[in-house]
Amino acid sequence: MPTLTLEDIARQTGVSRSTVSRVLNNHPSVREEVRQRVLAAIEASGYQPHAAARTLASKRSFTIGLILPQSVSFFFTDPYYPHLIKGIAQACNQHDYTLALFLVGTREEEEKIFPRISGKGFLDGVLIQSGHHGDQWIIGRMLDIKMPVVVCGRPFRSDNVSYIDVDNIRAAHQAVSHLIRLGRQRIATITGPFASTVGLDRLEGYKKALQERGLPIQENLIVEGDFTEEGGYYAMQRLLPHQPDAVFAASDLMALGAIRAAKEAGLRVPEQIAFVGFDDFPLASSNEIRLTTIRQPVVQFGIQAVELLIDLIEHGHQPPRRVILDTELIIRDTCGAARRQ
Amino acid sequence: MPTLTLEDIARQTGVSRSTVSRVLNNHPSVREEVRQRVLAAIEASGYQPHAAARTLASKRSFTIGLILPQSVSFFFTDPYYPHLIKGIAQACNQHDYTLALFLVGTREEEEKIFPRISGKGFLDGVLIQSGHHGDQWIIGRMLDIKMPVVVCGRPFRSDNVSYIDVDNIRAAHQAVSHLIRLGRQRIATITGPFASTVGLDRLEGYKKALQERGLPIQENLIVEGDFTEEGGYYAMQRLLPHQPDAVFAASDLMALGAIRAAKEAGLRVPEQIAFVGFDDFPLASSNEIRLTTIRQPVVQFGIQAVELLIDLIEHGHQPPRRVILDTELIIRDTCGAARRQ
DNA sequence: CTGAAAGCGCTTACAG
DNA sequence: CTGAAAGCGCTTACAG
Repeated sequence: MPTLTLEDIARQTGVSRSTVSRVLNNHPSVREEVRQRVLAAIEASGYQPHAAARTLASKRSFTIGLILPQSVSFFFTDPYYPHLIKGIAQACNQHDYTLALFLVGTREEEEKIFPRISGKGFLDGVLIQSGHHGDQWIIGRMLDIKMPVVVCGRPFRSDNVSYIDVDNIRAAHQAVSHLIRLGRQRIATITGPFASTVGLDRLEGYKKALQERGLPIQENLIVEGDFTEEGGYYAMQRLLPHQPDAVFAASDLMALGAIRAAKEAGLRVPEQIAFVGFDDFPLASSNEIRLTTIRQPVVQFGIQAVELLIDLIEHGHQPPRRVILDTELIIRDTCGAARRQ
Repeated sequence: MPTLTLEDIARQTGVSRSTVSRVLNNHPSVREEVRQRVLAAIEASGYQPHAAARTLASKRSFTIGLILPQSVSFFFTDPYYPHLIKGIAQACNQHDYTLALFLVGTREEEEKIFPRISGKGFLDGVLIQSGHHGDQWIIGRMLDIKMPVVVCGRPFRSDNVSYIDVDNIRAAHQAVSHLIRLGRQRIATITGPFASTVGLDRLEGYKKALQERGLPIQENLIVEGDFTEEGGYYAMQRLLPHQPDAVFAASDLMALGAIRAAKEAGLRVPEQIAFVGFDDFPLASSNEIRLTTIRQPVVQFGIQAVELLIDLIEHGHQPPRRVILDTELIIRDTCGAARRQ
């Protein structure tokens, strides 16, 4: 098949290139009969417009970038990422955008690929998975060059940038309130990294719930985790000496690790110690452990991130916008029933 | 910053556009002094060439696609994917290619995005994760349009297409031989899906090892799995009545699920039943269970897939090429020591 | 509703 | 080693 161009279709159909271009772009002002004729010729010939030529002429590539920055070492273990990517990919397919993926391991890599990301004629906009301190550089650069950007997860400096997030403070508050309501007194938390906004926000919700009910905030019941199963395990080992009767873990994976440590130490779940996780990925319920947890709509999160970005691309990205999604407490077996005080 | 073009740099430097283009593309025939001058101007101005214009003129986009077809439902649970993507992304960064990701959930989606994938002026080549029956359509189409393609995992119809794979037959053979050597007699296997070449190949290696040592192949010791933890768990439950004393699982995740089922049934690992997994992802060793397994070099797999593809793009993709990577048996704690016969 | 023409920002023979 | 020119395949005012 000799590579066809618009020109060929025009000639075949006896119209101008302009007209073919118009039907290609669904421009309304084309006589129906002509449109059909052109469409038929396109169909018959299998003609496909040249993407780069289109981009060059129209200044739109219909591709968006997803940047997963250096901080994303848990890319490998955290089910968050596949789900996020699923949502993003799905929305891209749906809206006829293409997704370019940038996985950046190191700062050097970040700087190396920056030209490709920021260069003209490639991306219409970018999604940046963030919430980590280290990601400010790339966010700042994107803003500098006025590329439409949506950050997934509240960034540290959030003024002037559009982002989407779940209401982490409220969600954590809800989880911990649940534990309090069940009569737990020494509620510990295994947090996300303090260098991330998720980590900080969920901790804040935890503190807020305790304070509201007049419970003390004890530093030795707060241990920083890293969103991995292993991290949860070790964090729990550090908590055990302080005898918590409940743990709010900032991710399901950490909750599972923590439960493993608790069981190893001979504790019965939920009788002696209760657990609430965060995420509600399948692993929370498919295991022998049926985890009480906070359900995050991660796929939906990805979808809405894309839709927000497309909106910014098509209708201007100033002023910055925010989308906050809700979460839901899913009660299963790791908290037990209410205790008497 | 007013959007700069090649023209601007040329004018600033007092040379022609051709020359600027040449230094941009590292063309050798430019006087060193001129090259430096142009480079300096580019640097100073922050000029970046327009990607689409480049592609249009040169017929090279320096972007490759990664297609994860419909069959990839375990995208969410199997650590294989993040590792693969990591390798691919790393190699792309290294070789200055961009990665476009196509996650296709359904056949309709597949057909919907096909034009974007196959369209001119977008991708230089394509990686297809495969090994599943359902993926033949997309592979066939890519071949039809003469797009350079590398399939990750041997496809069902492998004539005429380049692919990269690990030596699954040999690896499985090695795993099972190890079990035989330790004196196990009733060795079962939890396979991958029979609709996938990985599933079939690992099963073949299993059978081959048994035959070689004169052990019978018993259909009730062969259960089809689906590469998930849950799948391994249920497969094991089906195996238990037939009293295997060892299980070769076609993935670590399935091995873990199978071990869970065995323990629930009161069996001691490895005393009463031994397990070998496949993959050697961190979960194989970071758990309380230290799994004996086959190490697959998945990141390396991704890297080499990209490098093979780039080679095909730059030096022609006929005749088809093959890359087969080796695996390694990693002995940990789930097989125990040799038994006396 | 339609066409002629200019233009998007590069690369690449060709000639010198 | 360098430049003038053609061309890559579209889109988009502009004019009618």
